[in-house]
Amino acid sequence: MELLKNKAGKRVFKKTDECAIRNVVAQIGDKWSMLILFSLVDGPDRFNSIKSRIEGISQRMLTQTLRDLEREGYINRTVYPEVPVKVEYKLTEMGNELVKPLYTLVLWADEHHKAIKQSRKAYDERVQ
Amino acid sequence: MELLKNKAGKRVFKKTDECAIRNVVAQIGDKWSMLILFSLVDGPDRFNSIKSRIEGISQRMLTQTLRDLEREGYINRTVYPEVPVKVEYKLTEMGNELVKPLYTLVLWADEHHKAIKQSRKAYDERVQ
DNA sequence: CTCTTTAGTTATCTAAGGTTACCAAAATGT
DNA sequence: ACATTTTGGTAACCTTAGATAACTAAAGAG
Repeated sequence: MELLKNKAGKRVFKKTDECAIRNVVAQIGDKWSMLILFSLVDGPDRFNSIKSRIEGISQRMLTQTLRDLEREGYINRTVYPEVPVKVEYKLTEMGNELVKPLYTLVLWADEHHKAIKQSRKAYDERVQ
Repeated sequence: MELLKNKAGKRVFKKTDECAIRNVVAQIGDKWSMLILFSLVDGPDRFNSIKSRIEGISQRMLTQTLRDLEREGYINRTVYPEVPVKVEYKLTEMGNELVKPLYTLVLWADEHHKAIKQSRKAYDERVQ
């Protein structure tokens, strides 16, 4: 993985879909994917319930991102033919696995949040 | 962290900048940030060298993303007044720390790459 | 006196991301 | 009878992130 190197022995990152980093970014680097995944860690949930729990998400983006996550294999979609219809989304086995490394990342971000804010402030003052 | 819950006891994700997940995505969810960070893990490097190692990145996006990463505090920028001028970028202490959880994520993505591809194929056949 | 290399900036264009408004179907309220 | 609510969407539009390409400066090489 990522072992391609140039003459100087430095890593090279090709466009190919074999580049794991580009895959990660393409799959969960968008604005909503991670939020939706984390909204399902405590159990399955319905469309409108997810929507109400993720502040600022539009119906369109929720639909679209749920489709994408389903396509990748991170969530399952089940329709219950009640009235009104009920659609339940839940993490797959793989989705549950994915959330683990994501969670360590989120914890890291939370711990370093203050330091990052300070860095931004210092940069803005330095650069004016 | 992320402990806000609604009446049903489910997590709620507010727009506020205190939401760690939104911060992670905003900081490194763009197309180039992770690639640049990983291009510096084996040591500092210069602008054009980084550019040549990250296939497809334009000068504009490299400049812009390097500035952003510097502002967040993940990399340092050093100008050597040689001729022609040499500009070196290196990970900060915090940048090095950030790469660790990112790396476990990238490893995960690499391991599950085949399963994801299969899931996509199955989805596309199912939905046509 | 043009060419190269360095590390950018500026201007413009387009594709992806996102907002707003609208849809159907059936129960419930008045 | 008729509007309202709740469900999970879709269609048309707009906005911004990212791509493309041309331009800059500064000094040495030919």
